Amino acid sequence: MELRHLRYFVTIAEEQSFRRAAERLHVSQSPLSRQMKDLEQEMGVELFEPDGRGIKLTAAGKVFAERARGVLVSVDAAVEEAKGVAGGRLGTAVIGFEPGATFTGALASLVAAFRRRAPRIGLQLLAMSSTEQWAALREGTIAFAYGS
Amino acid sequence: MELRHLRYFVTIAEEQSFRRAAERLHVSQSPLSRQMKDLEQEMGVELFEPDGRGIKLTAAGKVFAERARGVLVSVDAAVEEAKGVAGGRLGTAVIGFEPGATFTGALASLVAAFRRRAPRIGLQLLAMSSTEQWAALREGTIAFAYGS
DNA sequence: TAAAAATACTCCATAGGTATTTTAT
DNA sequence: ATAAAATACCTATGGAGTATTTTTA
Repeated sequence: MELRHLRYFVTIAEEQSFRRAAERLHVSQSPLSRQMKDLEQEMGVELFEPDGRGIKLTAAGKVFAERARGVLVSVDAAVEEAKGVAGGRLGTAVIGFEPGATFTGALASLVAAFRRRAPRIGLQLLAMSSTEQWAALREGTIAFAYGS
Repeated sequence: MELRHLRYFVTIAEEQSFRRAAERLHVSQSPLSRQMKDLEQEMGVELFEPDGRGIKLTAAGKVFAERARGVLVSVDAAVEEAKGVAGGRLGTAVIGFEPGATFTGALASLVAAFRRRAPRIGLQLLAMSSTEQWAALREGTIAFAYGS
């Protein structure tokens, strides 16, 4: 089973018609028949039944259509989320910081400002010495270092 | 994008290696490289980065792996649910019943017994006359009729 | 008879295989 | 020198198109 099967199936379910679905999908009607036959065979479930001169969904077809639509939405959401992380608009930034009263006070206001500017970026603070910070920066364990 | 891309990607993410994933998937390593390249290009997101003589996931790759695994689980669940409905182990049965004190009392205990025997089948009761029941049965609006 | 889906067939795009090259230890 | 992924090239499976046949109002 591939996403193509689900995309085709959802469109046919929405249109209640192979012919109209074929138009919307910019493919001819024949491959739709074939793919749906393959899908039904692989699932071992009848999704369509004849209705007049067209078709309609079986009970199983109806629930599968809902779930399939959900899957397609999840795929889109997954891609958007990955894009967000890649583009730095989403995710978590790990900051290594050197403990110390003066430093920590100033850091707190920096963190607050960052939260305002980038509310969708989580922040994680790790206490470490400035020498550890250099190593952590090199390894990629932390994205920012705050210290002397 | 097809489920194949997600299946391959999830396996590579789990194995942290194209070679080992290829073994598990019973395909050679070359198509995996190609498919992942295609996937990254289509998404416009780098999912892998070189790590020593192998590869590792980028931050975007990590979140996408989680989501992709979720998608694959959803697909399986959708199929199982459709099978359940098709096999009559899941779903909703609509019953047309003729109102009337004696009937309804006996119906209530039938419903209770059915609930015990088939707890995953929902029941919906529609009040209608016995003549309406015949029509509804023929149309498939109801699965059972209870009346005189 | 008309309108929709199923079927038969043909074609070609691309998934997958083999062999080789590149990269890093 | 070795181990892993990327690349080049080839093959063949199967997705999509056209034409035709069923099916049913």
